[in-house]
Amino acid sequence: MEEVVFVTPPYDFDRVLERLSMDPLNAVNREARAVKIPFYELGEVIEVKAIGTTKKPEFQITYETDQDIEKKKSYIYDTFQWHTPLDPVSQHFNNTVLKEIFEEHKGTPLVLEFDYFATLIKSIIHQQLNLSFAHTLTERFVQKYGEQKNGVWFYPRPEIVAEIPIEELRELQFSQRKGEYAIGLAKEIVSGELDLVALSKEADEDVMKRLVKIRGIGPWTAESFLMFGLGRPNLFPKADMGIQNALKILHNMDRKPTKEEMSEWATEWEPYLSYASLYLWRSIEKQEVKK
DNA sequence: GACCAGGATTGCT
DNA sequence: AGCAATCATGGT
Repeated sequence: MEEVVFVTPPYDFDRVLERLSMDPLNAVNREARAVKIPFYELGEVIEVKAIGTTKKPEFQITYETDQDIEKKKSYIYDTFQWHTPLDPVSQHFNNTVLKEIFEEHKGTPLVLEFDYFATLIKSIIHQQLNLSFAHTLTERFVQKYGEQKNGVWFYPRPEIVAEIPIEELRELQFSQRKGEYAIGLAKEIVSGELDLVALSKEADEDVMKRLVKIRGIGPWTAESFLMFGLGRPNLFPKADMGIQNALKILHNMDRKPTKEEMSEWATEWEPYLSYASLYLWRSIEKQEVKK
């Protein structure tokens, strides 16, 4: 079943696809301006295809079945943040030092990860690694323990990850600790000790407090979950290298900014700190190799 | 060969 | 409370 939806402009889907294509596990087709998305709840694949422009965003959604259409539609709206008009966000930064960056990346939305558990696993794997090796490691992990359906990779469920022998992860070149973190997290979910769906309804601070208790999850990973897992709009990962480097370059400094300086600048960016962070990351992303 | 990656934990002052 | 060592490997 198919349907067409209209979104408030600006919304630059080609940039979204460019970004998604950095992760080899995503099923992106930039020629066709389409991406296939896993819907974990039903184990179904949904295709989203741009048929409009940044100024007139229009999409065709194709579902595998016509079961639970409203639920699936709401998942897609959420994932691509189609209910969040970007102009008001951008205007909030009009009189700030971020104005040019928001101009440059006009229409860039916050796109969410596809599943709560997968988000945390992915973040743990990415901790302290360069993006290219992190992607390699994630790819090995998902291809060994996950499932591919209709051309789309699904991360393994906690029940699977909880039972992985640590030696197998070491063979994939996980560090001992990364392996322990991933398996430990899965076990907490399987035992019912950690309920991510319940947690997703709580306030930022409470989510932080709960997640940081888990071994292997520190402030960076918890904030990342809030932003890219839950789509919370007002997070500012001050400890993040990328953010620090972006601010260093933006302010033409010869050192990284201090936490105090960052807090000071951030006050006028509220309540859209997540967008400030997102656009700062984009501002230092390398020009991508031509396909 | 050093040093850093979109960090977190552990053990030591 | 705050610091340094540790972790695996790839990129620069």
